[in-house]
Amino acid sequence: MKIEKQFNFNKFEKDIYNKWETSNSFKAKKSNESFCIMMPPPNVTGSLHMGHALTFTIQDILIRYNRMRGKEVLWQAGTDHAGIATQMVVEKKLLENNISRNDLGRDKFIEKVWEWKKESGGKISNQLRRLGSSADWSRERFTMDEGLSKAVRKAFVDLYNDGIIYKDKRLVNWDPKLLTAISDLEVEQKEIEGTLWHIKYPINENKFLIIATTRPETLLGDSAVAVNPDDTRYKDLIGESCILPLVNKKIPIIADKHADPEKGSGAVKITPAHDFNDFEVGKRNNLKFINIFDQYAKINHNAPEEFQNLDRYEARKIILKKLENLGLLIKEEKQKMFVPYGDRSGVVIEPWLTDQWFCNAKKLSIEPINSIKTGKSKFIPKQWENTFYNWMENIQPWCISRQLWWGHQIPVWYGPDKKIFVETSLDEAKRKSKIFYGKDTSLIQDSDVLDTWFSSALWTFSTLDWPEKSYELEKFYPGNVLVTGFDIIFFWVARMMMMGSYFMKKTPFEDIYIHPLIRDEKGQKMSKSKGNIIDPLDLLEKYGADTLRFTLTALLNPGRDVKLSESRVKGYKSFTNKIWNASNFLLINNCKYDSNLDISNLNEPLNKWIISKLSLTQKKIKYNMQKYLFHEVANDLYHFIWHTYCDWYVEFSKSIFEKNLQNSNETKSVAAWVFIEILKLSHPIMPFITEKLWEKFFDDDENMLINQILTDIGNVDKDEIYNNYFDNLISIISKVRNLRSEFNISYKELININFSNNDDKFIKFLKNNENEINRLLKTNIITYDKKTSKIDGAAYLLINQTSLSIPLNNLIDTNNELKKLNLRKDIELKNLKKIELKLSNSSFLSKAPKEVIEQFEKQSNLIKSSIEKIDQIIDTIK
RNA sequence: GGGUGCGUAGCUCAGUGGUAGAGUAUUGCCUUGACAUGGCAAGGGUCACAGGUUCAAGUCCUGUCGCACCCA
Repeated sequence: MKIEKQFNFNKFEKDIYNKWETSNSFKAKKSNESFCIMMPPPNVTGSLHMGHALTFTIQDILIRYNRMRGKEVLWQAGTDHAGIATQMVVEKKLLENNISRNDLGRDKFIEKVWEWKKESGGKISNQLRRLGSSADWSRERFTMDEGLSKAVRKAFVDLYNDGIIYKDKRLVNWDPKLLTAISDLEVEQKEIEGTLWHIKYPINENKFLIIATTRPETLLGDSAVAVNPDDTRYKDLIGESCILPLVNKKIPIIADKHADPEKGSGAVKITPAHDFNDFEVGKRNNLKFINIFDQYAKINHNAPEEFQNLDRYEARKIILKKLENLGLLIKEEKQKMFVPYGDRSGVVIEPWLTDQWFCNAKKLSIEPINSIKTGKSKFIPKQWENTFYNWMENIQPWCISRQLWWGHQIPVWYGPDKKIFVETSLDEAKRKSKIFYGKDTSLIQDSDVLDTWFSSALWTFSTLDWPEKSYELEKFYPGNVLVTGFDIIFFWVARMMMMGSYFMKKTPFEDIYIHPLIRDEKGQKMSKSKGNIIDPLDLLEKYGADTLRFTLTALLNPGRDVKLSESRVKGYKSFTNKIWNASNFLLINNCKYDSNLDISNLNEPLNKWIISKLSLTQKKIKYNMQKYLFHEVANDLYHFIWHTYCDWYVEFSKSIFEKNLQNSNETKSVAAWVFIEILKLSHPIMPFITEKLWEKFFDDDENMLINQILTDIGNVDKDEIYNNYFDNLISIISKVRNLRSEFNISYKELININFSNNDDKFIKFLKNNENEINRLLKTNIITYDKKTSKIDGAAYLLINQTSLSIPLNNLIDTNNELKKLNLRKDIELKNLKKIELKLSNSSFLSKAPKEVIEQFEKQSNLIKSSIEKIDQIIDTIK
């Protein structure tokens, strides 16, 4: 047999994945209990980044784990059409050939987008496959699919008929580059160093008001100046008017609580059509709404002619210059301020007055809030509930229309008289209009499309064929857990809960697991501009999917961001390699899986010991999986595989194999049996290597690891005493190794050991394990005594009531040994004193729980007997 | 300004009121028959600070300082 010293992941990953997929292993298999995760649909324009790698690793772990628990598992995959992003990508491509989307026209352009989607839209799905994602790709959905589009139209119509969706003229966040409205959430508030200009607004020839503004160009749209009603300085002026500079018209001085007497002069200009606060002031005071910008944020015909067609910043410059010339600009000061930027376009967002479609989010938020409050859905970690409440309880109307071409065109048709028909199809609208007008009438569809998040909000049921009542909808709604990052709670989680509660009358998932963000090793957000991006595709190439997945899992502490550096990934590659080589050991020693092995009826203590450690590990992993403590699961596996199975079990088993003892066969079976369990337990985190190694034990395509059921071996510690004995033996071996290292005794030099312990059974156990002791400690003669005996030039050790004398010719100074023993005694005495102090404290004895007191008493006895033993050794050797 | 989280070994972080832990880095030794991506061992702590509750506090409470993020 050819032994490969490394797991050559590049060679195997693809084949293994194909085997899984072509064997339909990702499809749900009928079972009473279902388990469903709705994959957060990545942008169809997207490419795998670290955040994806993390979130999909977690989901795949949960999916594979629950599949191996025998559940009917659906991981619903898909992508979203990403309105703005996709439109931008395709427009950019067209521009390379000097074609604009307007050259093509709407229908042709959309055709081009579909062409692009067909070519490049599957990229992210294939990258997810490389990561090992075991989603049911046969059910892959796209938010622009016909089925999902139908769901979108139905949802819109229902919500409209219920009065939740409505058309309104309001201020929206207008992106003057992309020429569309965007939602509050797509606006990023950035702190910049701005300027506050103080400007005189004349009242008459002698009097004036001073207002301060960061946006002087908007004064062209001012329709009032406001002062606080309680501000005594301006009491007399309320109801008067002042003259708006440059425009030279009278505007009223009004009283409104929005004016803050503490800020600036206390008087504030009101531009109701270009500021969210002023909009409210305008409504309260019946002011004029003067829109002075066109869609490109250039000054329009509502402003004096001299300013028309100027860009907003050009206009600012000119206006300031003119004010200065007029002596009206009296001061400018630097000031930190927040400015809204579009997160896609990067330009400053303009509050702009337009007709848009809105969704009454307030009304939809009631049920979701309720379902969190009553625990029908819960956030993990729990603290995110606060974030959720905070936003939901202050929710604003959701602007759902976008002035784009790519997306779900709003299912609203207008008659010639602007009569509105809201229907799920053109045919239906025509039918209704015929009834209304009494004849066929030409209708024009609303040209806007819906916010991409509107369709994403329906994802948990639209992908399950809603409004059809399919088997899947019945079985998999609501889903068990939603896995996502906190940055998406508002965008998506909250909105899915709104729509799920409204249409399905049930919250769409039980658990909402919020995972942390991935940062670089210094804790900084990864970003292109900082140049600190770690590309998961690079890591997959260099280290393989299993190592990347295990690294991410191991670093995944709840409530703390993941700081990733390549050196961590490198470190965990050793672990993958370790597993690979453990399998080599088994194959070399001809350890085969024996389905008839009865692990509850074993002879060899070593085998009983490893089974009991395995059982403990299984229990821990089960508990930690349920609690979403993935880093603990990784830690449990790492520790068991490396530091229990490889470091001790395999090492001990070598002496059994070497001697070819009678128990060799049992040990070979158990070694393989435990390793198979290791493969099963590790599979959800490291699917490729475990599947590959599984093949080495079971060469059977029908019987892949991915389809195995995890079993609990339950409690097997019938011989608990052996477990303590083995733990003791391990301590003894470690201490003697320590001694060797301390005195720099080469392993080529054999040592003699004399053990003494009152416990005959333990002595017998040591005798039975002489081979192991010899192999690991390189001994010559081993002797046993009831009591420590004096040996010239010996070192003395005490390990859990077993004392060891080890003669080390010429190396040991008896006085020095005595010194060390006394030092050890001092430490023990100190510990004893601490514990005795507790045990003599009457309030401790009366108030502490019985078990705790017993534990300390036991401790105290152990220390006492250790001290006795040390005294005994000291007496013997001095 | 409001909110949330975090301060534990050089670094990254676990820690469930009951003797302070892991990984990694560092240092020393080892080509040993699964693995040098390995093995064996060593050093390294004012649990941010100050109070309080408790028989007992890294852990619970209050405050202070520092850092990060979210919202306005």
